[in-house]
Order: sequence, then structure tokens, then C-alpha cells
Amino acid sequence: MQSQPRTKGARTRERLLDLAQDAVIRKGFGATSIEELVEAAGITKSGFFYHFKDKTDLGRQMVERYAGHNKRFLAEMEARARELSDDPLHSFLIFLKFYAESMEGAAASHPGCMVATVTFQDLIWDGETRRMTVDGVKDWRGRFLAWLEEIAAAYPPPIRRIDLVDLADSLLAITYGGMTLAKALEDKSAIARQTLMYRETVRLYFLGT
Amino acid sequence: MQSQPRTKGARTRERLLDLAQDAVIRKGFGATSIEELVEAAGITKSGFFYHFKDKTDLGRQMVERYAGHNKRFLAEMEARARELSDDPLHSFLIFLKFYAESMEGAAASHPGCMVATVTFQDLIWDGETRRMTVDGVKDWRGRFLAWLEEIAAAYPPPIRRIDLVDLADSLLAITYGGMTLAKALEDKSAIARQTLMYRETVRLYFLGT
DNA sequence: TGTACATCAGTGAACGCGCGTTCACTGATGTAC
DNA sequence: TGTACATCAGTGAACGCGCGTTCACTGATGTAC
Repeated sequence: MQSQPRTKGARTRERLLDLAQDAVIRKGFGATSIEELVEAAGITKSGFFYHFKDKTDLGRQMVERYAGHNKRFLAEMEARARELSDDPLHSFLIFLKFYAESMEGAAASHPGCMVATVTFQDLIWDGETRRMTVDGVKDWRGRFLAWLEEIAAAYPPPIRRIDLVDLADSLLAITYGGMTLAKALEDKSAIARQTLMYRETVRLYFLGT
Repeated sequence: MQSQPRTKGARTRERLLDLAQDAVIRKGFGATSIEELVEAAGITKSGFFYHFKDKTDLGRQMVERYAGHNKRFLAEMEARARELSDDPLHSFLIFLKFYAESMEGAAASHPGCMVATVTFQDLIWDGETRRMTVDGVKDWRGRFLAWLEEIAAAYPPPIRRIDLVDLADSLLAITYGGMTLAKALEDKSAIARQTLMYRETVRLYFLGT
């Protein structure tokens, strides 16, 4: 997904981060050993410590990279949706369609799954890593809220009053919860279906139909 | 929350399970050591192995007990709601109100948080423990779906067609996702607010107002 | 164009510590006669 | 009512293994003159 880095060292480093990300999402940070990562990467354990100061450093860099990917991914999807309609509600509905589609594929490694992982294994991540995760969530939340406020300004108030913050949070909740459902029930379609239901709800609130 | 068991051994065992549950929800199963549990319980490590065959056994018993609590808790809340109205929709709305209220208190140790914990640390739990968790989710899901089908049978079809399975799953997703949001943003009210929004949505779909 | 030195990207062996698990043993409580 | 034995609910010490971390060393590649 990332353009291949030029130097050999950077390539190995990137590969270690990829392997770590997969393993951490599958079973958590604590259960992921340096040994298994370096074995998969084809180097020795000491080679690992050439690239990362310690295990905490790996966690921090991994989350940092993940948050970056995530942010760009969402920003790009918003930009594409905005291009297709000038109306804030319609572009938001288009965005949700894109969002749902993007969730249909792999259940892992998609926006938010690292959030749940970090959040539910709180104490084993260092402060900065947790902060980066939370910042990512807040950023996302802020974007959605701003978009909903645009919509609310352009459309008549919905039949039943709703709190826009709650409506924005709801999309986040559905993403994280959908991920949990998808993993628990082994049904990858859960997030996409929940997103599309959310879309119906937003439409119903603002268009009344 | 449980009636005090008579024998000394059963009391110690229960206390170990309580301590384990708290710690696991806070930081995960792998990061919870037997040592810290027995220290808090005031016994020695070998005393632990008098009560549990091994660490896996602790995990299994803890999840089993948790699933039981959960099931009874929800069943009781449903029963109370059903008592207050014969109409399936209105009793469901009452149930959701109760549900939201019950979520306002402690963010941890509430229905579903163990689900997220087990789900996002997949490979460190044994098969039976995972099965129990998934069974709990499916049971819950089935109950909600049945209730929604009752409602659908009694009320005219909503303006926009919705899939009842998706609507049932949505409550689960909101619970798990709300928990994640609550932990990440350190805002305990998240689950309750999301549940009340869900309530508005259900009302809007079936009553159109 | 060749040599000297520095940096890159690692290797291999060893260490130490936490943690789950075992095992022989023990004081207190319950039960049979 | 006292004695013998069994079960309960642990203790204390030791073991072993995985895993993160360190440290001295090394071949390959880059750079300066």
C-alpha cells in the first residue's frame, strides 16, 4: 500500500511494521513476540534492535504509521464524495456509501480496528501511543460533526430533535462495534451493513423519507 | 453482586474471579498475571492452583460466570419492561430506556465489554471460551430480533424498508462501539447516549414520529 | 583510479527476569465410630 | 465424649522456559581525498 522505500534498511523496517500490525490486530500487542516478527522477516532478533529502540518503540511507530494511513484514507474519501455533489447531505450520503464499500473487504486492518485494540489493552501501551490513538478518534469525530453541522444549516430541522454530536459519535460507534460483531460472528459484512443502516437513518432524519 | 458463598474456599475462588474480571477488562488476559491476583486476594501463588487447574481454566470460568450474569441481567430487564406494557414496541422502548440507564454507571464490567476483550485478543483464549462468548452474543441477538419481529407484525411497515437483522445487530454494535468510544474518549456517557439515539431511531422507523 | 575510513544493516551468543506450573508438605475443620 | 482419619484450603521452595534486551563483532556499501 505504501510506495517501496529506496534503502534496504527502510524496507526491512517497513516489513517489520507490516508484520507487527497484522499480528497485533489478530491477537494483541502483548501476545506478539519480537521473535515471531523477525522470523517472518527473515532476520535475527538483534537485527530488530537495530531498527527499533525497544518493543515500546515498535508499538509507537506502528500506531503512528497506522493513524497516518487512516487519516489520509478518510480525507481522500471525503474529497471524492465532495467532488460528486455540492450539497452537504448528498455528499455525506455518497461518502457513507464509499465508506461501507471500503469496509466490505478485509475486516482487519481497516479504519478503527487498531483503536479497539489499543483501547481494550490500555495499560500495555505507553502514554504517547494512547494519545495518538485518541487524537485520531477526535479528529475523525470533529470532521463528521462539522459535516453534519453543514447539513443541519442547509436543511430544515428533523422531525425529532437530535444531537449532532451523538449522530457523529454514532458512526464511530457503529464502526468499532461493527468490527467487534464482524470478528465475533465471523461475518465480514457486519460493518458495511451497519454503515448502510446508518445512512438510511441520516437520510430519514434530514429528508424525512 | 453475587450472594456470599458459604464455604471459605468458594469465597476465595469468587474473589479471584472478581479480581481477574476487573484486571482482564482493564488490560487484557495476557497482561494479567496470577501473581497480582493472588497478592490482591492475600494468598500465595500455589493457593491459586488449588482453585484453578491452570490459567486457561481461570479464563474459562471467568467468562462462563460473566456470560451467566449478563444473560440474567438482560432477561430480568426484558421481563420488567414487558410488565410495564403489553405493546411490543412500547415495551421495547421502555427496555431501551432501562438499558441506557444501566450503562450510565461504570463503563467497565457492563454487558458486552468482555465480548470486545475476548474478541480483540482472539488467539490467547481457548476454543471453549471463545465459543461461550460467541454464544452469548448470538443469544442476545436472537432475543432482540424476535422482539423486533413482534413489533413489525403489530405495526405498519416503516416508510423506508429496513432489515430487522440489521436493526437488531445495530444495538449490539452500538453497545460494543459505545464502550470503545467511552474508553477512548474517557466519556462514560457515550453508551447511554448512543442507546438513546438508537431508541429515537426505532421510534422514528415504526411510529414515524 | 585506488586506498582509508565511516556508516549501514545486520549476526551470534549470552543474560536476566517474570511468570506459569509442580510438588512435597501442613494446620484447620468435618465426619465416623 | 474422645480418638482416628479424611478432606479443605492452603504454604514454600524450586524449576524451566519464553522473551526482551545487551554487547562485541562483521561483511557490504558509500564517501573523501
